[in-house]
Amino acid sequence: MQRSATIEDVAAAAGVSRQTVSRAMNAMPGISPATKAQVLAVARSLHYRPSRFGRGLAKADHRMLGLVLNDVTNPYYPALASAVTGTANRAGWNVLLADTSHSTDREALLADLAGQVDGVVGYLWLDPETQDRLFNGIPVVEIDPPRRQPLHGAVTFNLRPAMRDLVRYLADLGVQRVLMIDEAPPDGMSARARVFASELERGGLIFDHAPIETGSVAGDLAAIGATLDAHPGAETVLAYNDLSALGVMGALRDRGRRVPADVRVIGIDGLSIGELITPRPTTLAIDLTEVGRLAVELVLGMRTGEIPLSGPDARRRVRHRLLLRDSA
Amino acid sequence: MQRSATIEDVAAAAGVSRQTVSRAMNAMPGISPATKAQVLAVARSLHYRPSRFGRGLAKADHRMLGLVLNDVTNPYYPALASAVTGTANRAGWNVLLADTSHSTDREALLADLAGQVDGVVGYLWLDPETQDRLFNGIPVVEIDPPRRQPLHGAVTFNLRPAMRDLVRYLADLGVQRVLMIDEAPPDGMSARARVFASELERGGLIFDHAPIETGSVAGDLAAIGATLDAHPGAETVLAYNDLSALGVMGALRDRGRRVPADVRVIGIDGLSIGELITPRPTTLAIDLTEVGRLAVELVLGMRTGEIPLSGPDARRRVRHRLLLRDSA
DNA sequence: CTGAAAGCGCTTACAG
DNA sequence: CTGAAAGCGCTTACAG
Repeated sequence: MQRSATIEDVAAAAGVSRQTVSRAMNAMPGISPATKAQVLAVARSLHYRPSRFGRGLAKADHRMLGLVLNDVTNPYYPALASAVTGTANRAGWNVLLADTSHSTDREALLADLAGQVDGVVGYLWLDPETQDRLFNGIPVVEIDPPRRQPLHGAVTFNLRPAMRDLVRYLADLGVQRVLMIDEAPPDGMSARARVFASELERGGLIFDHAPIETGSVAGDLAAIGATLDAHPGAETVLAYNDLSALGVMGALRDRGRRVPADVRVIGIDGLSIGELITPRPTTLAIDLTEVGRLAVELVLGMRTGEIPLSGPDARRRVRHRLLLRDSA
Repeated sequence: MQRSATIEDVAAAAGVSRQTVSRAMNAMPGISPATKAQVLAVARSLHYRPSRFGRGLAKADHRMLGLVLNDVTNPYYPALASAVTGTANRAGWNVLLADTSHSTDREALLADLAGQVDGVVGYLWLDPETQDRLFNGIPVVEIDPPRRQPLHGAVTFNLRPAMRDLVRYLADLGVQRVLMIDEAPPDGMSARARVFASELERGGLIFDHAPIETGSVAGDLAAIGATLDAHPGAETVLAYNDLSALGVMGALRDRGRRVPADVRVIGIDGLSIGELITPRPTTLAIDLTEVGRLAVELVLGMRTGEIPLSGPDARRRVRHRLLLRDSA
């Protein structure tokens, strides 16, 4: 790994000063076309690439955004990543990606990330002390944070209105009870399930709750199948996300039951891949393009000082909405 | 945007030298526990975060990998991204993500990326002059490069053996002709289609080719539907990737045709989301975990000098394989 | 255990 | 149009 050329090397080889090399490399005014051409030729021949560290030290504004996701192979996250990178790039920011799903030491990965970036967006899922220690002083925007009072900035989700619309829609169809296949968090019921339960009750419907351990796709499928077998009478199923809704639809078909004729299935997320699937899953959709844009804009505003690093002004709220397609 | 604390500020506030601050921050030996604790407390209270530029300039090895993808909302890319970030993180590298699909100025985005990284992996799709100019001197590994002789390193795909297996499988089923719904590249037929055509011919089957303009999902769906209507007799369809295979399956169902009973459908890629879909698409699968791992390992080897920056030793080859599921 | 000095590779005023 | 000087914020030997 040979030492690479520096501005000094180029200056010496071209017989000019460092400053002139800098002018040529950065397309600055005040340099004759001839000198510029010669310097650029020399730079090229030496494989000269300006050091980002030298540059970063000498210049003021830095624009590296850390994006923390949990498992990019779940299409939910790429949809978000696409919005975040798009908005960030348009604002001149680079995006450093951390997928924490494969990491044996999540905290070490995030600590490393923290040292490389000027702002963070995504799913941190850290206890407050750790989060404060790692991201002490830089803009942080959590997405759908688990806490009611997020430590830093946040884009929070409002699932309730869509849940209410769903309950009304189902009630109009004559549905009397709904089985929710839920991921099993440590405390037994997800926040989504809690909202759904309260909205079902409000509408006078019965809530059946089936928490399953989630992990591998194969494991999820097995658990979903077992759950359906344990609830043979279920005619309406809400899955905890679109991916699990696909699993539910597949398991139902394996059991000879038609969707939506025999069983209605509803997902959560609103992934665009749903448009390609038959039947297209009805779902509670969140606009991830909007979510990503808002999150990045919060970071940018925090960076300039227009937006505080925490508190109510550092939050934005996005609603899910009921997206009726074919599966319910 | 207030100026943030530097090592000098911490040293002054703690009444020690910069060197001592450095020792405390980096958990180095040769510092008394008391001093260390005090320095860390001061650092914390000042929201001190060591500058990555200062650090980078003073230290030798840098580990930032650029990952260039075309559209992360196509699940193919996240599967690759997951493997790349996993392998890179394990080796102590950070990953800078560039999704070029939303970019109005792809070259500018890549030029910016080039200035931030110590190696590049992904889909560059640049003409040789531009590629050489942007990535002059750093390790570059293209994935499935369009050129026979890639300019830098590469992980190339070998689709032929799987195509041959597919043709044999279809021939055994009594299939006599296959319609390929192909993306339409500038020159009219994709590399995949060419391989397929030659293998079909070799097996004595007839090749029907239907290039479609690809772009938005909705646009693809419309084009796929129109193509199927134009080929009402098609009983076996190869789609140019798994996503388009889903589109084909949906369009067939809309037309009252069953898969695979009436029409067999085959995709390319082997996306794991296929496991969740009914019928599960038969496909020519590439192991993207392997691809990502090989690509990163090439960059690491190039970095240390064990692997040349270009030429045959800078290439790895990965085979697709026929993955029989339910749709054919 | 602690500190003074040198150096990493750039850019930004400032002179000429 | 060109260059000499200062400074950005760290770490790495080297003294003490």
